Amino acid sequence: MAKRPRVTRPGAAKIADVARLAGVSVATVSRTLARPEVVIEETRTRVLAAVRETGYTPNISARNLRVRKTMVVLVAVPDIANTFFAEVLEGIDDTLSAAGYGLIIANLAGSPEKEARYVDLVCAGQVDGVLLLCGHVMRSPNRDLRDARVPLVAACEYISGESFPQVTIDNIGTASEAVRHLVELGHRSIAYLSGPKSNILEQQRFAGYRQALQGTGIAVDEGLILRGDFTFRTGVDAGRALLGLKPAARPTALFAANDEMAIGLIKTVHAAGLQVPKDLSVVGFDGIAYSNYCEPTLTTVVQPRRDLGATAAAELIALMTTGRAPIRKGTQLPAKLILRDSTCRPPA
Amino acid sequence: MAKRPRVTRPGAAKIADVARLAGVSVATVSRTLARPEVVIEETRTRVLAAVRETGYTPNISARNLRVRKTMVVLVAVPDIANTFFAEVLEGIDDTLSAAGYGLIIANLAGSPEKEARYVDLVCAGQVDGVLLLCGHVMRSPNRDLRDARVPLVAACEYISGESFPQVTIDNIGTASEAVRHLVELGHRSIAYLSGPKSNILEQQRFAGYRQALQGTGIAVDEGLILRGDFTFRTGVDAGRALLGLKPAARPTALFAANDEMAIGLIKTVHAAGLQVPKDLSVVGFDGIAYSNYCEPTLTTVVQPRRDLGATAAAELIALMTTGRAPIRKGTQLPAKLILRDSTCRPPA
DNA sequence: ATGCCGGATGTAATCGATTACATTTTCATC
DNA sequence: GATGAAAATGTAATCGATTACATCCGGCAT
Repeated sequence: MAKRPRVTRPGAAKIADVARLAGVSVATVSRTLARPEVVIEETRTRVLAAVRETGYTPNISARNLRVRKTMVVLVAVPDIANTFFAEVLEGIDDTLSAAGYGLIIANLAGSPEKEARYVDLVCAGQVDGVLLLCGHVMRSPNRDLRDARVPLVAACEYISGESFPQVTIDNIGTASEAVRHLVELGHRSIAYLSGPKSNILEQQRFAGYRQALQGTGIAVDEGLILRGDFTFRTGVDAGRALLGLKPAARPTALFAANDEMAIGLIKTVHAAGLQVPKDLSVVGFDGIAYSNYCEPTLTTVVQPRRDLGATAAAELIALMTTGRAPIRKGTQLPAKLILRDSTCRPPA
Repeated sequence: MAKRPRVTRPGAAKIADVARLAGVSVATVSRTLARPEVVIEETRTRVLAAVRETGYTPNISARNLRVRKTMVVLVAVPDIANTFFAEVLEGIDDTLSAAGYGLIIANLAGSPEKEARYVDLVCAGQVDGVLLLCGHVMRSPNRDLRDARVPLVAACEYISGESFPQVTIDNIGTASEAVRHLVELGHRSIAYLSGPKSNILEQQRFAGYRQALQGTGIAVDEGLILRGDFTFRTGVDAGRALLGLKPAARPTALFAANDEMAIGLIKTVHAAGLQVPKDLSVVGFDGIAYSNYCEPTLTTVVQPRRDLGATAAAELIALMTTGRAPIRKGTQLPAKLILRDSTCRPPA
């Protein structure tokens, strides 16, 4: 059998090859690429020609090793299959990739093992910054994201007691506005469909609900508070619970802590013959794409999803490049209540 | 002003520090971590203690530079906000991150600039492999993904004429099965709502539609072919077009090339007073989560989304680790027609 | 002519790991 | 106790870029 010949790696043109071909030193090549103005015209064209001819691209690992950067940021998402986050991700991706950063998406999916793996990744210096959409500072059994001296920015889900920049919307205010809309339509009996109690968004949206009622003197009725966990399925369950109430005790309107649950609930009560909005007005929260497809289309608080992502990404870039300097600690973007077909005046 | 003291970078414990503390050479430390069995018990515990004490984690850039690997794969998605791909991504993420790979998500979003940037990234050797969900081999003005000698695997959207592994479903067969279901219910006038003509999935699903009709002697009626581009909006438009037909010419059933369009169409015809499925049976394709939430729930071909992702990821891992050896060039996963509430016998 | 200045380029150290090869240690066997 | 093979460890080259510092050179003021 013939001796296997030492394979000359084909793709690999290194800086030394370019230097040799151009008849200059490696330093000159590097400078030509990094700061063209410090090298005279003639050398520059020679070097660039050599670069083209060899098809040279710098080895990023080597560069990273030298300059202690990775040009990668990690973004932690609770669940990538959730369309809300998908659109936030688009905004993040636009901004970050335009600035030359790569994106590692950490899909937490409720798995502590995954979370720990990603924490280790960050602590190992694999990334230049982290974007947290997950409502908490990621941890592993032995350590915490803060141990990695890496810039952090949170978005969408506020993380209380932290000093890094956060980009959110005014959940309390807009939730309150949504409920006020129902009150103004004339509703006096307004149910609330909650998220998981421990979730910060749930707490804020519920606070908005209470606040709106307070202003009008309507008491918060514990019997009108339905429990869910932000998923479609619990919306369906809540719909059944609502149908179980004696007709006299039934609310004429409902505010759901997010769209998915609202849609699940509507589907259920429809199947039982109750009409939305004629018999029951429903308001959601988030403004997911589907809220505009479902039947009836959903009155909801539309979050600026792309913008939330883009703004958070911009703050992170600022942090990463200027080293320090959080621009503002808490940025709030405007969210808007959009009136669609799921709300109307209560039956007379 | 006081001279700024040379800041001793805090996080950075390097292998030499560990070696010193443990009283061994750097080689031993490296070996202890990579192949513990070649180092004797006693040294090993000493080294591990030193690792713990210093909080050492290997610098990945340095390692990558040395071993010419990055442990990162790039996955190219047409549109990350599309829930179909989001779930495929979950499967990919599960498999890849369990094997220790990081994931860079290239959200093409129809932007050639972005695509070019990612091609350059890959050509620069930034990733160990690429997963293509985008139906074509990515290009930039000057080059093509094949120029980067990097393992490729395609999934979901078949790329014809290529020799790398591909993981898809049998689009023709299942589309045909879906239409056959309508025929078996007794429909004789079955419309087709298409995707963009140039798309391979569209071509295959349309082929399935024709094939099913051929078997039964029903002719393909050009007047019953509605054009769309896979988006909800064009589904709505197609619904209007359908309503514009004279009642006598209206089909009793429709097969849509994907779920989003089917749902848009149903919404439109409902608004006009047509009942689905009583007046019109509808079958979709993909089985997105929403197909089970909408009203009526959609009879559709459910693709094994997670599994498509996981399988493609596994093939890529095989390719990356064994160097060569495509296991099988074309893997087809089973997709299933799920009967729900949007189909029934035609009106008598 | 001399010296100095500054712009262009080159030399070589450096980033932090992996690993081929060299060296030392261990230990079974004669 | 000598011998050699195998096991454990150490030494130093290497991956491919960036960049501090050194060098060279031309021009200008004295």
